Amino acid sequence: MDLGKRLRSRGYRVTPQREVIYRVLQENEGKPLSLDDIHSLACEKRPGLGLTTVYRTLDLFRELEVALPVHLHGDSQYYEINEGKHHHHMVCLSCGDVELLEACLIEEIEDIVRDGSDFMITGHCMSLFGYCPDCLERGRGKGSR
Amino acid sequence: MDLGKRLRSRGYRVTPQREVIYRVLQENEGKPLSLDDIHSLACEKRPGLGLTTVYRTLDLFRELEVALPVHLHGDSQYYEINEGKHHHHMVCLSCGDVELLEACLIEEIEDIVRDGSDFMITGHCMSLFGYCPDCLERGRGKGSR
DNA sequence: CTCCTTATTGACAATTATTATCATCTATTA
DNA sequence: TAATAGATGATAATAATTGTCAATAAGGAG
Repeated sequence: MDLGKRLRSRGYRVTPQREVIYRVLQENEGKPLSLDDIHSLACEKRPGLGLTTVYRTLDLFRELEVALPVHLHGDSQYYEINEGKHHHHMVCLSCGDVELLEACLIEEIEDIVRDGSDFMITGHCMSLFGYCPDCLERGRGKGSR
Repeated sequence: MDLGKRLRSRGYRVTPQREVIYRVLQENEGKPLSLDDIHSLACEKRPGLGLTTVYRTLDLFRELEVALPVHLHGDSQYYEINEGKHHHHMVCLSCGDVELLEACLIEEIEDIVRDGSDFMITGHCMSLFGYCPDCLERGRGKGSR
């Protein structure tokens, strides 16, 4: 479903700012972006777009599940578009590079949860940390961090 | 291994502040604490302990892997002691309650990763989101957020 | 046990991140 | 096309985090 419908069906308006931010997320599928990343990229397409708007729009997108927050090591919040294949991330502790991992064992985990509690699972996130092939080759496998 | 050894073996000093913060983490095993939580609890045991010290100490504990950062929904950083059983978290989207989940399929996931890439996994984190039994009973299962 | 060296602390300032406010603008609907 | 209510951007206000530095105190030497 396209953005316009998703917005209007919940009573929100379609604005150029929202479309630009959406496009930025789309064009970077699989690459988690910080709020500043999103702001910079959006400003390239629409100079003057305010940082406040980026904050507000991502809150909205998160509510509409248009975007998903991504938790990487480090403090800042990253976002990714919620389209295409469900996936997780492998973060290199040395260079910070993020690789995608399409495998997901959530079904198995949900089975386990169901056996042990009455918690109802609706979503999840997982990140793997380690070292990417490049850094391993360059001997930056351990330590650094 | 106790805190003193872990600190001294890396050339760090054992201070009352660090011990207090460590004790706070220990006494709340399984309950992720924000930096403010830690600061408040530590101040009960040692009035005057500075917030700056809490920041610094948790950076240190993270480096020494005495504490682990926990990623929950929302922005702020949470920490937990790195002792006892490895586990994950189930976060209630309605009341914010956090339940522990001792099940972990990291071995299976590592197998999958090994087949598909040369990334070397050294750690991981996973959080499940949903609704706790209490909130489900009270009909706050869906929507709210 | 006491002294010395230097890591650590806490107060404070500086910076950065996030949120609130409000006048203006504009997407939507009639 | 006009009306209206949501959205934006500038700015201010607040909160979170980091840097600075003098004072303190941990750990080792004697």
